Amino acid sequence: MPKIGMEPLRRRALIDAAILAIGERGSLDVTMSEIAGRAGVSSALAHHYFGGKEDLLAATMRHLLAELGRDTIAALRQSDGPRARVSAIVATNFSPSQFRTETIAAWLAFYVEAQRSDAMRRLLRVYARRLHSNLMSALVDLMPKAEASRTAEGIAALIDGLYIRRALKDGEPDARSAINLVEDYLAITIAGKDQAA
Amino acid sequence: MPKIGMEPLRRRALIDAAILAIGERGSLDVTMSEIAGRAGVSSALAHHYFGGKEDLLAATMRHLLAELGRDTIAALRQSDGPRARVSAIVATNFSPSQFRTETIAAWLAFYVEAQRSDAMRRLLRVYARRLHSNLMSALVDLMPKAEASRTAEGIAALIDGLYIRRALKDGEPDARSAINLVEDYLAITIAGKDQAA
Amino acid sequence: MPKIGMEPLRRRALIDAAILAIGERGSLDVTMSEIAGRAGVSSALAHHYFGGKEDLLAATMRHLLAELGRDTIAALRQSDGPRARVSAIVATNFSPSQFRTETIAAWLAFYVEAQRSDAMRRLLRVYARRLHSNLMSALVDLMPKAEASRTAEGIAALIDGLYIRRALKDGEPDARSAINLVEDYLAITIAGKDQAA
Amino acid sequence: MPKIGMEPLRRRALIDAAILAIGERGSLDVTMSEIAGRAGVSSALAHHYFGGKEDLLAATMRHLLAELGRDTIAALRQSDGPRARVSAIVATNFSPSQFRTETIAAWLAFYVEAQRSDAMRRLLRVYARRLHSNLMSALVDLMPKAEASRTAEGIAALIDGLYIRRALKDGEPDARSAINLVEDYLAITIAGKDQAA
DNA sequence: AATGAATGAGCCTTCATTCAT
DNA sequence: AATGAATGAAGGCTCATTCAT
Repeated sequence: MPKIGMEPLRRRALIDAAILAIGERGSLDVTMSEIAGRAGVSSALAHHYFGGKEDLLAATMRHLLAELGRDTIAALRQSDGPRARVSAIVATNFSPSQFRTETIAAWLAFYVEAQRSDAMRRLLRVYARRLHSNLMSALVDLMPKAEASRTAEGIAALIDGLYIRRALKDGEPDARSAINLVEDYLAITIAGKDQAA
Repeated sequence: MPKIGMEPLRRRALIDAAILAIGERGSLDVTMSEIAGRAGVSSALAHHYFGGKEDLLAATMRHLLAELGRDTIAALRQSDGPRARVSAIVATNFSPSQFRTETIAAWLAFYVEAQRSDAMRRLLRVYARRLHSNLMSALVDLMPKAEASRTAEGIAALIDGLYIRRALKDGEPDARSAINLVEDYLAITIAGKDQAA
Repeated sequence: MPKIGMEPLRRRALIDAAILAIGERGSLDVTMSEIAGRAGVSSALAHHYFGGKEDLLAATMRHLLAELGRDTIAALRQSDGPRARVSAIVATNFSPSQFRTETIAAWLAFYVEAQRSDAMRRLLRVYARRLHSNLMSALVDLMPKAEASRTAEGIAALIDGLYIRRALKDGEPDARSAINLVEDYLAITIAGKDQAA
Repeated sequence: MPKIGMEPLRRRALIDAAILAIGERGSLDVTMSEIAGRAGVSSALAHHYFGGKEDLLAATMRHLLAELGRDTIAALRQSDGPRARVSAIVATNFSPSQFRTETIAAWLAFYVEAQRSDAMRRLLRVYARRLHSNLMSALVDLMPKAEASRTAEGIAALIDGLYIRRALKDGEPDARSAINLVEDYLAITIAGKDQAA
């Protein structure tokens, strides 16, 4: 019996395998064969579905981005008020499904790859812009636009910085303290404004 | 032409070439031949002096670390008072000799490599610890120790975050606004403490 | 052309090519490319099927050993009585399929390699033990056990000695006189015992 | 002060180092640098004195041959009668200065090399001829010439065979039992002739 | 839909050898 | 007499990619 509709399953399996492989190796320097092997298929099939390594990696990055996007939207939906929405965004970035050893490793690997590959850079810029605009849409209700923009920039830098610094550490990622750090930053920023006023 | 005492010159030239190559490619995925070529020697000589690619890269990372260390020490010497010393540390990390496109790219590439290589991880941890202790030695004069530690953590995360985010951007790095962001964080943190007091 | 089930064919072709190449060069110092080329495939394929040079060489040695083993068993089957069986063993070692220029050269090359490689040494020891036990099982019917053991040792040394000395000569190997030498040794040994009795 | 007359010292040191290195590695596959290093000089000097690797190896082989030759002559001088002279020749080949792990290994390595290099083959043939003629000059007094020739051939094969088989074994070489084996061969050969007569 | 077969290109590494001093 | 400096050439190995089935 001819297997029909395997394509989406295979694509997904390959992407998952790629994330896992990249996460474990901590680098994009994984072979197509290894990824395919983990997905239980031949490397030829990976080429068949994605065209090439570059494309598979791009699809993987897109997948990671999409997941973060979905998580963020879901979190925002359950949040009331600008302050809560900022917290939701932050929390999402450090949620158990994002702030995991492999995901962090993969994320960083893609960041570095972005320095080489235009396609990757474009993808990561989408993420950066989205994060910024999400933060802004909440922060503008809490402070003047110019301040909001700089605060958004600071939060984004903190998030990325906490991710990258995580790479030096052993053991499980500590989302709690990471979130606290960002929340503190946010709190004193808002407090500082109030005080000035 | 002198035919003796070439070793230090060659080592230096090769390390410089490595930084350049890594910086341009934005990844450690550069060939020994390319590095050697840039240094004006054969790849065999690079192996002769460093033993292998791994070792050359480690030496390169060490060089970067040492440079940053020297710059930091120099900056600290010219600074009076704890507040100024924190600023000096921050400024050094974004000084023209550090916050350059290639250096940033190399730095990130090494960070990612640290996820794989124990040797690299060890080196970067040295840097992280040094930064932390430098910051602490100044911050403890400005706030309680616990606060100081968290602030140091925040500053470090901001620095690394600004570095990594820089990788997504085109054009020349904007040290000014990066420094401002960190200084602001510092200012409101200190202000917050004062206000609470 | 069949595109499946190539593996055994290729393995065999590569092993044959290895024997030929080693035999001609008279040393294991042959390149994977040369072996692969003789087998009509790329060196990458040789690596694909064998993993590496070391493994290909080990497989080749194993092949040589297995062939000799098969020949010996076949010869023993057609032999009646202990005396005839010893002769069969000796004859097999100098049979046209074994005592050929390339095979001799390969054999010696492996012997030398055994001084370095544990894997090779283990393989050659298997051969040595097998030869000894084959000889013993016949010789014990012709003389006391202690004598038999020393005679087996002598025959084995003669065989190997005739092989190695063959390497110094030009022209075709002369199996006839080699066999005669060993047979003579055997004859006078047995005669000596009889006489003593 | 200009060092004068260093040449013979250096040559000797290099040859000794070569024997040692080859013996340990069990193969001619040693680098010029290693040999030179063991001799306490630069590899450039080794080239200066010998011209190239090939030449150094040939000189080393020649040295081994010369040593064996001297030992044999000395042993023959102290021997009375044809029977004793044969024994002296055999004993020399298994004397402590010849039948040592490294020397055996080197010897075999050269044998294999002889399959490739004409120069080596020529050298080893000299040794073979000399051994044969030494044996003959004694054996002709013990048996008819034709018998003597075959016996010499047998002894030579046994010696080489015992050397090569030694390569498979661990621990110290057992000269005693090797000599016994050859002496036995000789004894029964002579006895056989007498008996037939 | 899927894969075994196969390869070209490229990289790291080693090493004998040369040369200027 | 002796060496540090330097390289060309070559080999083992890996891997993305293609193709016929």
